[in-house]
Amino acid sequence: MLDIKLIRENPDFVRERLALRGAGDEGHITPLLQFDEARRTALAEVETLKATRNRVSKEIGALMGQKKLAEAEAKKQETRDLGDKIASLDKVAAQAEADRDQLMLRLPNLPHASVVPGKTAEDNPEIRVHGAKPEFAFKPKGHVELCEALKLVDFARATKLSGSGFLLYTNWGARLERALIQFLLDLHITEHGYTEIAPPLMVGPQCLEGVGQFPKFKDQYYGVAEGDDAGKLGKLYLIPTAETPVANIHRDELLKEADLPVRYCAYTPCFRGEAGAAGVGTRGMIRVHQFDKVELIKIVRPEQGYDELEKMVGNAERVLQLLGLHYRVIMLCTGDMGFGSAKTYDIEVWAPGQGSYLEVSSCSNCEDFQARRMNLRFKSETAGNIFPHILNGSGTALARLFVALVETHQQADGSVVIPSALQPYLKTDRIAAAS
RNA sequence: GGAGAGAUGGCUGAGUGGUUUAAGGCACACGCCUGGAAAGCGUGCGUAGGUAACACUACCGGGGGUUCGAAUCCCCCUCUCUCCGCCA
Repeated sequence: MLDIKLIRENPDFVRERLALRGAGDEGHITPLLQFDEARRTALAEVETLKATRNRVSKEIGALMGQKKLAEAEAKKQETRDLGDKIASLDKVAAQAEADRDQLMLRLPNLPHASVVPGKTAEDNPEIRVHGAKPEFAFKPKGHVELCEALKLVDFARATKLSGSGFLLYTNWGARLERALIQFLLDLHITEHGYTEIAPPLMVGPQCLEGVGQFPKFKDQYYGVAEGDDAGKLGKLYLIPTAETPVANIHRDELLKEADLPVRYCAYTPCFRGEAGAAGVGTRGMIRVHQFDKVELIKIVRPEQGYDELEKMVGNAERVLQLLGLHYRVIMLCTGDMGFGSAKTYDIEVWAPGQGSYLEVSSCSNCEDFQARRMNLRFKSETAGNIFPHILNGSGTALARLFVALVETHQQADGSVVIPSALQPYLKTDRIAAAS
C-alpha cells in the first residue's frame, strides 16, 4: 500500500510513477482523493459532535454526583438526539474510508527511480552474464527426453494422478530434487546468514493481501475447504510461494530496531493456478501447478533496502555458480515488474536442451509497500515507528533448476554428471540409465 | 466435538457504568547522585487521526446492542489456555 500522505501531497508525482507501469493505475488517483476528502470532511464534523457529547456526559456525571438529578435529566434530554447524528455521520465516514481503501489496495507499488522505464519483457536490460553457453560435441537433449530415459520423472502417471501440470519424481529424480533442496537450504543458512523457517502451506486471505497477491489477483490461487463444510472455516489458500507465509510472520507487530535485519530462508512447495497460461510452455517441467522452491525473505531498515537487495541477488547467483550453470541477471523494466515490487532483478539460467534462458529467481525490494499492508513496523531509536523494507527472492525455484542441471551436465552417453558441490547430498557423481 | 477460564499499551498487570485524559511495575530516554557503574531519586514515555502548535477524536481480541455516557452491562464471532473425547 502506498502512503496516503504521499498521494495527498504529491498526486502528480504518484501519477507519473504509476504511469510508468503502463497499467493505467494513475487514473485511480483522482477518485481516490475524492473519497479521501469526503472521509476527512465527515470525520471533522463527527469529531466535533463527539467532543460535545463527551463534555456534556461528563457534566451529567458531575451533576449526578451532586444529587442534582433534575438538572442532569435536563442535560440528558438536550443530548439525546446527538447519538443518532453521530451514528449516521460515522457511517458516512466509514463508507468513504472503505471506498478509499478499496482503491488503495489495488494500487501497485511505485517503481524505484533506478528502474529502467519500459513496457514489456523486451525492454528488460541485461545487468550481467556469468559463464558462457556450454558447447556439446553432440546435439543436447531436452529435459523431458533425459528424464524419461533416466526415469527421473514419470510425466504420464503424474497426469493420471492430478491432471496436467504436475510432476511425479521417481527414484534418482526424487533423490536429486531432495538433494537440491538440502543443498540450497544449507548454503543460505550456513554461508549467507539466513534463519531456516518451515511455514504452513495453507494460509488465510490476510496473508495474501499482506504481500499484495489479493485482492487483485485472486483467481491465480488454489483455495481449499475442509470436507463439505467449507463455509464454516475462513477459507484457506495453498501458498503460491513461501513469501506469502514468511513475509507475514511479523504482521501487526512492532519490532525493536535491534531485531533488524531479519533474514529468513524457507523451503516449501508452491501452488499456482497459472490461469490463462494454458498451452504456454506447458510441456515438461517449465511451467507447472506445483513446484518446490527455496525462498529468501528479509526485513530491513529502509536505508539498507537496496544494499540488501544486491546481496540477495548475489546469494541466489551463488547457487548457480556452485552448480556450474551459465546464467544472466536482468532488471525488470517498469512495465514488467510485479504488483508489490519497487525494483526487481530476475536470474535466468541457460537450458541447452531448450535453447533458452529460464527464470529461476526473482529478487525484489517491495520497500514499505507490504509492511504498510500488514501493519509491520519497528521502533526506531531516533525517528519513532517506521515501516521497514521487505525483500523477497527465490534462492532458487527447483523444477527449472532441475531442468538446467540435467540439460547442462548431460553426457554423450545419456548420463548426467553431478557437480561436485551437490555430490555430498546426492551421494553419487553421476546418474546413468542402468544405475 | 463437549465443559470451564481467559484476551487490557513494547512486556507485565489493576480496573465490574461517570475526575480513567487506562493505575502500578518492567523496559526505554534524559537528568540528579557517583571517581565510574549499579542501586536510589526525579522527569518523560501507548497507537493512529488531527493542528503551525495546542485543542480535539478514536482505539482495552473482532463485530453489533443498551445508555446522556461502556475497558466495565447484553448478544454474536475469533483466538488462547486447562480438562475430556477423537486422532498421525
